[in-house]
Amino acid sequence: MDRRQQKTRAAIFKAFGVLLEHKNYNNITVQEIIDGANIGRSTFYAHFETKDDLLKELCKELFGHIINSAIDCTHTHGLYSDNNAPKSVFCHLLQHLEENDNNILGLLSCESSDIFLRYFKDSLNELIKIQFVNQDRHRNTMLPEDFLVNHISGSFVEMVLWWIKEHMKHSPTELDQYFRAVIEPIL
Amino acid sequence: MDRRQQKTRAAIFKAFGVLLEHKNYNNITVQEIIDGANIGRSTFYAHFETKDDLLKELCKELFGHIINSAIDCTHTHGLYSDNNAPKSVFCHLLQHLEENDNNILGLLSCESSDIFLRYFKDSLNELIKIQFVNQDRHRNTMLPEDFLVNHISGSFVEMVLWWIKEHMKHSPTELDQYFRAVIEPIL
DNA sequence: TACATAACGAACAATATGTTTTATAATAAA
DNA sequence: TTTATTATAAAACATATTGTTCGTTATGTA
Repeated sequence: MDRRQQKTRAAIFKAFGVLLEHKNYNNITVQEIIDGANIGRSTFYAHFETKDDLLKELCKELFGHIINSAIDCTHTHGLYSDNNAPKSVFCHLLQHLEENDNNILGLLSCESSDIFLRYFKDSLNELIKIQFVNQDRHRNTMLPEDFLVNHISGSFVEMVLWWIKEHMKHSPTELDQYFRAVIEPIL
Repeated sequence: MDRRQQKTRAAIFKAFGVLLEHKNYNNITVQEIIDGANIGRSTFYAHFETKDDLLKELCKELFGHIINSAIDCTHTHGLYSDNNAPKSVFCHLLQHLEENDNNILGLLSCESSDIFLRYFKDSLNELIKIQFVNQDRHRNTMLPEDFLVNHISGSFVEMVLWWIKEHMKHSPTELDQYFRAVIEPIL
């Protein structure tokens, strides 16, 4: 990829992120992004079709990165015992979040965080589904698998949302404990 | 309230709802709402400051109604035994949803459902918090109360989201069972 | 009936959108 | 280094949306 393209793309993402810290997504204009990134109007439209398109691409980059790292984590460490596998992935994710890779926390705590959280949940859903398939563990057979997968990813995302709302007073380890406490009894 | 105002307000809500069934919230223009409601431009702005304002008012009406009915439900039936109180409220809510009061399901299943679900969750959070306070039951003391409240309301909303995504194949009773299965073990 | 007020409709400035064109500058490949 | 390629800039453009204003008409209320 052309160095110029990389720079422009990065500048747009950066400006978009800065704007999101102070303004609602809906109220951010393409013009503001252009001004913030200090680029020409036509340049923006050479990169992204619309503001929604920009949002989608940003989500792809952000969560693609964090989810891939989670997948690698399970691969690198090989197979865990049935009881530990899913926990580790969540703790790993929480630590990643706390490190604030790519200012992901800024986006998850902005006024328009819903958009990002929803995307995050969809990514998580895939991850957990794979985990379930890979380890044909004995689990609660009262509940449909897709309900369970949805419940786990949903609960995780809602917990992150709560964590952020409470100004991240808790450590990843604490959160991991809480999460185990509400998920393990039902598996 | 003047009958004219009532009619106009209803026409705007109706038109807005119809538009939401086919278009994303972001891409709906005030002009379209005006045309759909068949009212004058200045009339719209006499009722709502912005499109966001309209959204907020719609949420207030919708969820105010359903949540109040849930609160009444707990009052009318008096106090339940410690074990049954929260369940009943959720089942009641699910039945209300299935009855599709005010086409609430249309809004919860539209492309912009996130907005409504988030508002729904906030309302639920209040409801559950009150439930917890009213019945100083013996509960899991390993978890902070606000974490637990958030987990319950979050899980419920995520379940509804899943239910809708799966085209509402399950009955309220089934959902209530699933929900009990994932919540009761942790209380 | 008479008063109050809601709705209408037209016009308005200001702003945002997405496209097009031409010129310039940076990059990659030879 | 030279050349061909390609990204960017800048300006102009038609179009659309927004939110406001104001005089008129219609409707509801007391």
